[in-house]
Amino acid sequence: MPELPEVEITRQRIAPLLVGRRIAELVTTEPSYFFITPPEILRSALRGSILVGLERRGKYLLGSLEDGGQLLLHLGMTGQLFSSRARSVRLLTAAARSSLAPEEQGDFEPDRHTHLRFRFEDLGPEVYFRDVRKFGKVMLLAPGERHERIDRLGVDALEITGAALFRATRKRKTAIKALLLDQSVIAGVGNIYADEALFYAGVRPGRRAMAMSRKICEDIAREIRRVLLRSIETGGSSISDFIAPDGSDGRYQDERRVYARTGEPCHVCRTTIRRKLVAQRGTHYCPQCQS
DNA sequence: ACCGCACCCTGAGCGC
DNA sequence: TGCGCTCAGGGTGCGG
Repeated sequence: MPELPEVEITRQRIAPLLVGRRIAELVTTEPSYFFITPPEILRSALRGSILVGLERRGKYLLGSLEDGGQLLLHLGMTGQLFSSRARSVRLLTAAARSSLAPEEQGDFEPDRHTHLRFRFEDLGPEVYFRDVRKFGKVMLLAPGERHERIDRLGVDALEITGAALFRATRKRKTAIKALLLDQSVIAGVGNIYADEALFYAGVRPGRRAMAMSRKICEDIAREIRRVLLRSIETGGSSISDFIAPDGSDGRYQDERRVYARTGEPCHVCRTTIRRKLVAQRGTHYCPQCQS
């Protein structure tokens, strides 16, 4: 689900509910692939503590604790971090959706996919982390403890420059799209925004990275920054599961040029948008506009 | 060092 | 209704 814009929207809008409120209790599901730190450790460590800040690194969220420790969250493919006051059809299975009209929904009730439930001493709105596929992650870092994956992240995608991208593409035989998805090169780009940025830059996703000229790298870097900023402006992409923490949808999906538009006409030239596999990911492009 | 691939998990949507 | 298949915005670890 979430790439840089969705993670950033989540950070901005969940921070007021998560930061500065003393945690009374953390309710969790059973140990699973989702928990890097075992749930019982999380529960005892977070009871009575306060998050004093929440920042984003690529697609990771990092909460700071009073003692200098950090709470690391990753939304994976289907992670949702939201208020207990949120209501959205995206929080329901298809079966539940059909039996319940949106106007009939009450506030969200935690289900078996709700792996974290923050309850606060002020008894105000709770914060939930729900993740159907469990590709998301939660981990507690002790004060001073490093996390290898975070340390290895490349430049944040909002700050990628043509020069940096050009350097990264040298001697890389892999597809340019695969390079854009490599978080150790650029942190935050995922499948949607890689396809969208390459469309605007006029570059076929399967072309080899090392074949990109300096000028093309400038174009790609500029389009990555522009597309991500525009998506943040519009609240992110709600294509399948993403909702903002208040339950509202983003609107960037309405501005998509290629992603998941297979068989539809290109908005620029009317040529049919094609789909193929690049780097084992569904990849969408206009055969006329991109070369 | 780099590359492609299998795998982690659950659900939706399709054709039959 | 159900079965079997493909697909899904994430990342990791392995062998070649």
